[in-house]
Amino acid sequence: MENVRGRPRSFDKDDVLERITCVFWERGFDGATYEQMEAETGLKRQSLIYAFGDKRALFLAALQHYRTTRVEAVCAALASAKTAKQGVAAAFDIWRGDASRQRHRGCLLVTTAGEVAPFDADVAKQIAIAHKKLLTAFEDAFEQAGAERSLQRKTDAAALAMLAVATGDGSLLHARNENDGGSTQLALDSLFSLIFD
Amino acid sequence: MENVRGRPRSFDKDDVLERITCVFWERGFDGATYEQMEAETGLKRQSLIYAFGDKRALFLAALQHYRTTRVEAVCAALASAKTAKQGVAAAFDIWRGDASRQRHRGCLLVTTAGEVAPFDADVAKQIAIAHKKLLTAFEDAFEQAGAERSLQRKTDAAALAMLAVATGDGSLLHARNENDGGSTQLALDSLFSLIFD
DNA sequence: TGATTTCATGAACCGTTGTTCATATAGTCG
DNA sequence: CGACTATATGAACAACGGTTCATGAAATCA
Repeated sequence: MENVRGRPRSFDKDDVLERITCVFWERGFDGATYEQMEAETGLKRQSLIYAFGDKRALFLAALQHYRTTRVEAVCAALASAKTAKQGVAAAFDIWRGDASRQRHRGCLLVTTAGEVAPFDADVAKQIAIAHKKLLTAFEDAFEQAGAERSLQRKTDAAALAMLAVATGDGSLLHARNENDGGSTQLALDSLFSLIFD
Repeated sequence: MENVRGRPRSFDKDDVLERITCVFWERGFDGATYEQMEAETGLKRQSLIYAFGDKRALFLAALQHYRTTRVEAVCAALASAKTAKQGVAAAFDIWRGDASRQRHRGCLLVTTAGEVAPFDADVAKQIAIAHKKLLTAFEDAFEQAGAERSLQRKTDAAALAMLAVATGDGSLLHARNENDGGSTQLALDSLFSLIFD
C-alpha cells in the first residue's frame, strides 16, 4: 500500500504549484504576497509553507515548474516538428500565445526571476538551465534547417539561436508593457521571414 | 539675483539622481532601499525625500532621468550618423556597451520598470514614451536604409524596427542574467548581418 | 544682528509581511 | 477503539523598511 500514515493532503500539489507560479509570474517575487497566494489557491499560508517551504523555496519551486512546462514545450515543439522551419514556426507560435495572454504576460524566468538572479545563485541557475536548453534546441533546429536548405542563406546556427531567443524574450518583455497584444508579434514575424525566405 | 533665500542645497541634484538611478537599476523598485541610496549618495534618506519626494516619486524621477540620457543617446546615434547602416551600428554599439557593464546591466525601463508598470500608470507611461521614441528612430533609419539601398532586401521598416528593439532589449535582458558578458552580443551581430549584407 | 526660509538629520512611528507557535482535524496502524 | 502521524489553520510574533516629527544648521534679507 502506498498510502502513508497521517492526514492526507486535501489538495493536488501540482495544481497548487501552477497557481502559485501564476502569482509570481504576475507580481514578481517581492510583489507576491501570501495574501494573494491564499486568494489564488484557497489555502492558508501555513499550508503552503508546510508543503513547499518558505517564500524563497516556493519561488524556486515555481521557477522549476515553469521551466519544466513552458520552456520544455518550446523545446519539444522545435524537436518534434517535421521540418526545422515548421519547428521554429511552432516555437514562435507558442511565444505569440504567451505574449497575447491577458494576465501574467512575458516570461517568468527572464523577466521576473532576472530581478532576483543577481542576488540568488539558485535562481540564476534555473535561468541558466532554461536558457541553455532553449539555445541548444534552437541551434539544433537551425543546423537542421541548414541541412534542409530552407535558410535564406548560410549563417552560424549558434548565432542564429542566440538571436531567436533574444528576440523571443524581448517580445515577451514588451508584451508585458503593452495593452495591445498584437504589435510586438511583428518582431517575430519579421525575424522569421528574415531567416527563412 | 538668482540666489534664493534659505540654506543652499549641499549637493548637485542631477548627480544624486544619477546615483539613485543606478540603485534602482541594479536592485529594482522593491529591492532598492533607502539604506542603499544613503550609501550610494552619502546623503540621509530624509534629504532625498525632501528633495525628490517619496520612494515612488524618486523612482519616477530616476526613470525620466534614464530615458532622457540613455534612450535619447541611442536615438541620437541613429539620427546623427552619416548613413543609416552606420547609425544602426552605432546604436547597437551602445547596447553592447550597456550589456557588458559590470554593475546594473540590462535596461532599467523595460526590465525593472516592467515589473511595476502593470500596477502603476505613470511608470507604464514612461516605458511607452521611451519605447515609441526608440521605435520611430529605428523606423526612420530603416526607411533611410531602404533609400540608400543598403538593406539585404526590401522589408517593412516598422517591422524591422520592432525586431531591432525587441532583440536589443532581449540582449540587455540576457546580459543581466549572465556572467560572461560576451555571448549575448552574438544576437546583435547576427541580426545586423541579417538585415544588412 | 535678528528674522526668515530652506536644507540636513536624529529619532520615533507605524504598517506590511514573512515566519513561528499552538491547537484542531483527518486519516492509518495495531 | 486508542495511539500515532501528517495536514490545516487561528493567532501571535518579529522585523524590515518607508514615512513623519521635531530639532539643528546655513544661507539671505531688512
